[in-house]
Amino acid sequence: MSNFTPIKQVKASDEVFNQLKAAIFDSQYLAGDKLPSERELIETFTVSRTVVRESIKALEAHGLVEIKQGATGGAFVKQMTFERLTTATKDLFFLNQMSFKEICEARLEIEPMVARLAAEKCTDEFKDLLLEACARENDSLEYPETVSLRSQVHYILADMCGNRFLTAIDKSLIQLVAKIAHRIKPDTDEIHPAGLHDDLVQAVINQDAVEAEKLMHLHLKEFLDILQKIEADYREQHS
Amino acid sequence: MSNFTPIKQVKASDEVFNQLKAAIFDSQYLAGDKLPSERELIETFTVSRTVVRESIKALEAHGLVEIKQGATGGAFVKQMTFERLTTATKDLFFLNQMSFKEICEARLEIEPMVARLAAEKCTDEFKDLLLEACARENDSLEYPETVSLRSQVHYILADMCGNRFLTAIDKSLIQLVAKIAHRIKPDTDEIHPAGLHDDLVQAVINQDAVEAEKLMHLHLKEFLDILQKIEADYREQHS
DNA sequence: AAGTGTCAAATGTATGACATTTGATTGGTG
DNA sequence: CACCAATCAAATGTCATACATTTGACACTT
Repeated sequence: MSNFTPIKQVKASDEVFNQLKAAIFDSQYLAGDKLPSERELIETFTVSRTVVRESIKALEAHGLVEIKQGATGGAFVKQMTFERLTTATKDLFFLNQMSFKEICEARLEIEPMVARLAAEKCTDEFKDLLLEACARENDSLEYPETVSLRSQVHYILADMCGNRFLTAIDKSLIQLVAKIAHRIKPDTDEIHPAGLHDDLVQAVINQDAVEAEKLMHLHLKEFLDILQKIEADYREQHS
Repeated sequence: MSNFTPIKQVKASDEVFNQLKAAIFDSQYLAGDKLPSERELIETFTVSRTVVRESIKALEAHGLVEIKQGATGGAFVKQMTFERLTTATKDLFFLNQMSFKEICEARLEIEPMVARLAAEKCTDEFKDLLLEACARENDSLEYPETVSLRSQVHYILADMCGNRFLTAIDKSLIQLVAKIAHRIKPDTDEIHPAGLHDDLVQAVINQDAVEAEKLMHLHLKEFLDILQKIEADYREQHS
């Protein structure tokens, strides 16, 4: 019985990509640092420029670096954000791997939970932010602004929950719902008039976690049900 | 007041990437389909091969296509999976944008919720799967297999919850915790002996959603608390 | 029927040239 | 001295060509 193992012919560009990624993960390059220029990498890895460029391009696609042109340009390590979770979620939806119903259901589960956590961790600064956001829900009556104003409270609560993973997926869901709604362009005042968050925010400020969770669930159930009906009608008309 | 708008000098490779991506999103190419060969794309877009290759490479990095070499090779549209959510989560952790504590907290919130949903939607086939997984938790006593066996129930419940988004993020968290634990190589039987899921599974099978949620929370709290202590010790020793 | 060799189509890599972008330097001008 | 413009240089972006490698398909042999 021989101990031969299959030969895996790794592509040079993958190898370079992996080594650079490992270096970044290993903190040899921190956020903001510049990777060596293409010229230098060619010499370091003794590969062609084609390979180096493809590797760096892959790093960029993975959101690990940002490429800037010009004399002081190069590949700069990005502060890793939660953006990738959001884009991945969006892609899944637009490739029909996830239904609008599922997104709404998920949000209906996640966001009340987030509201509860937010209530538990409510600080004075956040109280001010929430009240201000509530007060401003009617600051504009023009279309895209209304949506932004009426969703502020949701984003603030997401930030308040104290867990960056939950913050990220919550924001992803909020943003995706908004994006889908945007295609339909419903009357914002009809489906989501101002003032809808007042009691919810009050509960959070009172640090009444149970009540906050309950009110968020109620609010979302109503809002998402309406939106889902509108979306279903819209799809029917456009098929 | 002129209506001039800023010129955005888009890179050719980005433009090609966007057009191809749009075509995939638009279902002009379905999963399994082959994109045109590099040669053809060069003619279609009238750009150099460099540009075409970088674009396709970017599509690959985004998980949208898979590139195969050889005579029948090319860029094949991938069945979009939830893998990207998982890798994004992993990257966030390994780039220190998310602590182990946060991952555990998130899991402690998400998974009981998933267990509740699973209980509500429990079908006969899933009952069999769960019971079988429970029965097999002691099938092996060798290290990597024990972990796999003891986590089966969690994966099955994730699949049962009926919401692909929740399934995906739950599995991501389970997998990440496993991966982190793997670095420490704790004694599986000590931190997670067999049979720990028996009453939880029973609750799910009885479709007792409230009980399932409660038991999952209890189970995870205990398990993750221990693991976090071990992990903290491990980090202290290795710093 | 099974294995072997050859071919062709596709991607992978190397190289060299030129284009473009963009901050930094320089130098002139008020 | 301050400011503006021209120039420069370093880096990425693109093009073109040649060759290497991979891999399934096909024909050919045994």
